[in-house]
Amino acid sequence: MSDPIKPVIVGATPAGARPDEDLLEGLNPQQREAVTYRGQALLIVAGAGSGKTSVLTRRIASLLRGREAWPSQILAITFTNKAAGEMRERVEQLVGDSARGMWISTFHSACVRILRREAEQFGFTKSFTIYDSGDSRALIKRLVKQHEADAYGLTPAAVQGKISKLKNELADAESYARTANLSDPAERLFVEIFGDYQRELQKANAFDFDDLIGQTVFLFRAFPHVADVYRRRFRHILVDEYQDTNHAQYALIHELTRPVVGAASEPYASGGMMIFEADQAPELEGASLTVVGDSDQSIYAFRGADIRNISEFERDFPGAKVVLLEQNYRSTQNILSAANAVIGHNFDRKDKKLWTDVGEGEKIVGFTGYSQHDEAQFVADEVETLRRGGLDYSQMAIFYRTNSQSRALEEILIRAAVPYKIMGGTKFYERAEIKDALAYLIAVANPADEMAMRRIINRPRRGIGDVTIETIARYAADEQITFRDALANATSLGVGPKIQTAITHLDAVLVEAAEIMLPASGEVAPPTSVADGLNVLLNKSGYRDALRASKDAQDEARLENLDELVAVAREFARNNPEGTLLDFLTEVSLVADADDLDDASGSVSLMTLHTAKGLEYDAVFLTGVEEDLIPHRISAGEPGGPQEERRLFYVGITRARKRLYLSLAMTRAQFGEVSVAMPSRFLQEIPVDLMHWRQSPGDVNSRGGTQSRALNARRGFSGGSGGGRYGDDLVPLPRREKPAGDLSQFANRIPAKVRDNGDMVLGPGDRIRHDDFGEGRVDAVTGEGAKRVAHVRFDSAGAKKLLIKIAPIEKL
DNA sequence: AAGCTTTTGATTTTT
DNA sequence: TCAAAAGCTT
Repeated sequence: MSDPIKPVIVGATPAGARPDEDLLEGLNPQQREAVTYRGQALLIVAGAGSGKTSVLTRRIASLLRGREAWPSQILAITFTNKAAGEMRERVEQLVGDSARGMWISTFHSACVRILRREAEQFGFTKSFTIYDSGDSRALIKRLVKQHEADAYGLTPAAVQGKISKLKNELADAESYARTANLSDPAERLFVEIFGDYQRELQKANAFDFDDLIGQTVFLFRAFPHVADVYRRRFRHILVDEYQDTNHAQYALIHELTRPVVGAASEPYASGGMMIFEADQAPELEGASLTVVGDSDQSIYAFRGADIRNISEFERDFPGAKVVLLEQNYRSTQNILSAANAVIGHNFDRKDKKLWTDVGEGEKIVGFTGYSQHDEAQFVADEVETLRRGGLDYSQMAIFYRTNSQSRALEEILIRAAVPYKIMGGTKFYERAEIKDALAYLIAVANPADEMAMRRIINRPRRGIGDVTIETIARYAADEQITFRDALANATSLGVGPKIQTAITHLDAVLVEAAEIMLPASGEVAPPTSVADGLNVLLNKSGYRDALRASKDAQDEARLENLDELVAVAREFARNNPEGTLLDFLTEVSLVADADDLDDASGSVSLMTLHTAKGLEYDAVFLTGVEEDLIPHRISAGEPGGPQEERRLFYVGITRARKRLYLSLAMTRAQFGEVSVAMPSRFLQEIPVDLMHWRQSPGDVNSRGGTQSRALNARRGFSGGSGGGRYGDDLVPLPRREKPAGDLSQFANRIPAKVRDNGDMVLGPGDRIRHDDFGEGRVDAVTGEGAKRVAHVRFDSAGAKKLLIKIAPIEKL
């Protein structure tokens, strides 16, 4: 490598000894190659569980230890903050403090860092705010209404989706207009809305998530001397989960890895654009690029990820080296064989076979329930069995395709007193009260952001409705001032005295908070200023008072959430003593839920298959393995849909280390209707001998299913002859057109409503009757208050744990 | 402007 | 089913 800035360190490693010998310890030959290869471009095709994070972190460490790069010359990009945090931690373990100077971050936060520095180059200020999808939807909704576009079938959601898609392709309103069919009035309207949306963002000094990437690319292309600054700085770029990159992200990487042309030794010298002769030799060759990915795990095409970025890497970067990691260090061979078999049904992919040397392991367990509750009961029972066998709850996970499936699982888990935690789900920062509080902060940090102002102007209720808001907006437009500044002239707005007072008061509160959080230039705000300012805003605006006065029980929780946010601000100040209000807002906008993962200790994790990517568990329950669920019904119509669903299923399977359970239900209540479900086609793609069906779809079908599982729970092993051989002959699929009369037999045995046994007293020796499990004897009672759990040995259904308060039981 | 009732319609998700 | 959004009333 002709790296001109290669540092030479006195007293470096003695000649001959490899400085990175320990970094290669325990690595297989392919992994070693991935760590040590040096060249312009390297693609690491890393199958599931093949130790890619280890390879990536060691590669970085090896670059640093070999003095091939300064920390500041390394840019490592991941998709989530969690992944970035983990990577930083692991690099730190290898190289210590020097990890600090590196940029290890997500695409989005890397772009924010760049944009904050360069925003003034193109009409934004450093204090720009970031619109999340909710913010942009609100804005688009307003624009759709303004243009009366719903008459043409342009819903806010559709417009938002289309704009996002276009931005991921680096298109803007003008370039799209050139290709669009403008004789279609809906198209014309869309182009107008797109244009307006962009103008509104600019006016609000804001970027949406897609802009963070797209505008950075724009910046680099429009101002080559700016791009050169970053090209000089980042000499080694590493991208994780490359199969999930969209076109804009791809373009960003491309821009950053371009050679630096010309003699611009003073990058900002001329300010304008510099034209160079084409034949000029590059002053500095492009940065080295390492990407890691697995096209079989690409499950985000629906949000713009372009699988071609990885499949055509070698074409995009000629001379690229490709390293294939196929040895799996996570799962048993049975699990891997199932995964290989399933993914093998996808055509148009490079063949790749995961293998392991840990042995076959347990068979994959299959189970078919009569209803989703029945299925859930199986999962809960099995979780308990594993727990009794010594497996910690935190080593088990339950996956499902759609969030709505979690409900039935939760109901049963609560009853069975199994501690669980839902990953993903509603996010803290998406709660209304948190968004309100943040809008107050934004109103202070970026007064140009009208969205934030509109959000808070009537929260708490100040009697300001649409009419008044439009009056203010019109006044601001007439006077050529911002919405925020218009508030200072409440008397000139021509609104009622009551409203005038309210507006003046809000203005005063914002001013007071600004004095706390935004000190005069030259001064530095004390670290606590954000938390203090936030408290001022929440208290003096009357926001907290309104919640306290409310009789809605949820509002108490909202107050607690606000306290939590203040605590987050304090914590932020502790970790970033120099952190400003803007830094805090950036972190909060870009960081989803900080440490969801660590909280899961001692509980079973529930999550969607998408959320499961990148995680691993000893025991995995993949539930709802039914047609129309996985593959999801809607995916059938989309190009590449079924294949992506198969990859999703593959991702789910490969999360399991030792035990994998595939379960489904014969009937599923969806949208209030009970419908018959068919086993997923993916089940048939798993070789029969890898699976052991506790209850196969055939069993359930032949029996007609009037019994709830609870009554025949001990029947268990259906093996031997007959129904248990699902897969030999093609599955006896239940017919969809089954008469509705039959369905009632499957109706949920478990009522959706939670019953309350009040303070029923139970003790060891008591006999009880359970709606589903029949009679049994209490062995012991543990826990306290509402969480008392009875350990019951049922006469026919075996041992169960029951939450006394809500279990459908009576004392005999 | 705010509170009520009716209607609608419903993957997957990180930033 | 069930929550959110739209529509309607006061």
